[in-house]
Amino acid sequence: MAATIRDVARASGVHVSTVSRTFSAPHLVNPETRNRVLAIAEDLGYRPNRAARALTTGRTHNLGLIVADISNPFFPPLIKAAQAHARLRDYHVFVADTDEDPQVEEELIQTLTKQVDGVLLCSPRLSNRAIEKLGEDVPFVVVNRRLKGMSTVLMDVGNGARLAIEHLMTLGHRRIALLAGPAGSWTSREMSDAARAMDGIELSILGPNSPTEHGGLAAADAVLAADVTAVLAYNDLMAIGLVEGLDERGVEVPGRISVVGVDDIVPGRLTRPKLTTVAMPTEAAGRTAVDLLLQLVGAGETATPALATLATHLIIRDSTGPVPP
Amino acid sequence: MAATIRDVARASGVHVSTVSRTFSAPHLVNPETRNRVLAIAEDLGYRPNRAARALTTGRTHNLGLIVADISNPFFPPLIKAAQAHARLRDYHVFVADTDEDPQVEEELIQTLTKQVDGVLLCSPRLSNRAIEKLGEDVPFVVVNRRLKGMSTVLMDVGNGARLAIEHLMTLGHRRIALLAGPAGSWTSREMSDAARAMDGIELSILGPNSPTEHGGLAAADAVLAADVTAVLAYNDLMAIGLVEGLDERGVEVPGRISVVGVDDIVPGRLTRPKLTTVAMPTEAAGRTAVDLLLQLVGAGETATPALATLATHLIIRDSTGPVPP
DNA sequence: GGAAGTTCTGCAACCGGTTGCATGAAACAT
DNA sequence: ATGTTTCATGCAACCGGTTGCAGAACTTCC
Repeated sequence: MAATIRDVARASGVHVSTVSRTFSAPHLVNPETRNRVLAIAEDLGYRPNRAARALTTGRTHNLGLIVADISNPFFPPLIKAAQAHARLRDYHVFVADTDEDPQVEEELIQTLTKQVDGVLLCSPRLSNRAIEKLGEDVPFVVVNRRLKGMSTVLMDVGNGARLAIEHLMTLGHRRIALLAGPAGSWTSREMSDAARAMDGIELSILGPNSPTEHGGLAAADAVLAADVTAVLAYNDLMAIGLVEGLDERGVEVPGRISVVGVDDIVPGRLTRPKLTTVAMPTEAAGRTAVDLLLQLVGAGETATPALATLATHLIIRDSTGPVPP
Repeated sequence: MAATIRDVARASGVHVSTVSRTFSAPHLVNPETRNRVLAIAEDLGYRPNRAARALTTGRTHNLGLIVADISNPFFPPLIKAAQAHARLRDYHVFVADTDEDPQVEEELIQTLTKQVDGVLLCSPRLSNRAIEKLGEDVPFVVVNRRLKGMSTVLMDVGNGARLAIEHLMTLGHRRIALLAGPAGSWTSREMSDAARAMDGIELSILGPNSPTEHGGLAAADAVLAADVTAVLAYNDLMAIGLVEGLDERGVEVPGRISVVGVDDIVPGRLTRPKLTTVAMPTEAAGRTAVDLLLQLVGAGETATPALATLATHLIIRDSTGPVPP
């Protein structure tokens, strides 16, 4: 069995409270005693039990990270960054996948609540009301969704869409389609709002569509029917699917139609043509979310929700080119 | 503040122990009392505190999952499956990324130990000795590494390599290259052992190589110099890189050279040509690992390590074709 | 009608820490 | 020499549960 604080106390002839303080408030104990205790603790392989500590302090030093789908290539970099960032601050993180199911999401949050100091919700599927309700029990930071009264991390896809369209305009494109995402998506709405606000282009909005490779593939005919020279897709998976669909129909990318995606997921760098895309700051989002969350945790009841908007940028690769003559 | 067991006890006029039993040993309490307690608990929004429970029972109902790199596309499906499987058994899982650093790995295991009932180590970078040492403190299951005396989940890449080569032979290929992975890799060794044991082919082993897209790209010249008609790569990333490198040199895949990868990661399904590959049962590995781990946890000290070997299979797509005339 | 079981509930100690308060000793001020 | 601080440590209650033991109430059996 692992050594406990009492084993250390016995072995070093001091009271358990002294051992406790040696670890959690070292300045309160005589350097001499402290060193002796530390030496013996080291010797016994003692490590404080975080769960036990949490019981009295109310701080578990754990975070929860809830995502809709771990294997969606968009999330792993975020998870990785969040986890690494948390570790530097001496926090461990529970990662849970809801499988896009709001019910699972809710249950997960509820069972996790007691074990964590805060929860990171990425692209939640739960209703606003449900989230607000759950937010009473545990601090939240929401990523990729606007929620009043909650700390939020957003990625500026509106500006990303603008950058993409400007890039297309520079290449001479004027008739541009926006391949929209799922109906309720905040991201999708941001993109179309931004696109609609741009002057000098003729915009067709196609969709809603399923945000998958298949969704893009299925939209190929609609794109052709729209008679455009360039397409901005809701995400890279759709863009990849679209390129594939166009290819099947003998339409060259970017020869006849230019395609821009959003996300900058790994596969986009590996397909041919390599995808021009709006890069989402996923790592930064993970780190920022952890920062906001710990800030919230530290502030206790007095916490004020913060909003972080992170910049996106355009990565120009090979799926965009000059408008054909 | 969230309701505790004492709040429920007070509100329902019974002793805390009765409330406790209502949740952890329902058959010991009178159905009438039980229902009353349950109703009041529900009313108060009471949920047992797992950390507190762990203190007395010694079971945290948490698992640790340690991987070298979350954003390596190979891992997310495994993480997802493991997490989902664990959830069904009422376990939460800490996910930690070591960034390929053995030191971080060790530290992570040590700090996690007290908070989990067991740890899943995926493709560990730690020395065998270190792992065995740490294994004294907490049950382990190791994925993708052979370790005596420890529960292990392996994927049968040897047979995968055989299947791939047989497929190539059916297509008429005889001069085949194996693009090896990193020097110390168990997987790489399994593959080359299997390939060497096959009759009727002329095998060139090229490498070791970095197991990345870049590693594959950089190997293009070596492949051409080897004068082969087909290549089996250590993993999909390398295969994709190789296809790219060959393309740059005007060599058609599969027209002049066929390429087979290993892993079946998402990008391989999206590149063109779509990659023929040996699918690794990553989801099954995640589930199996959790099963073995919980088995170990349940057995306590008397646990006997188990070894699971999972079958791989070949997925034929577009990067392999008949040997050119 | 009393002994022997059952079934249910309460009591209290315990898990591994933390922390407010009390105490004793040493250091300083007067 | 005395009073006042400061410093280091011990004491004991507490965090939110679990569990062995004991006893009360109720059955069952002879």
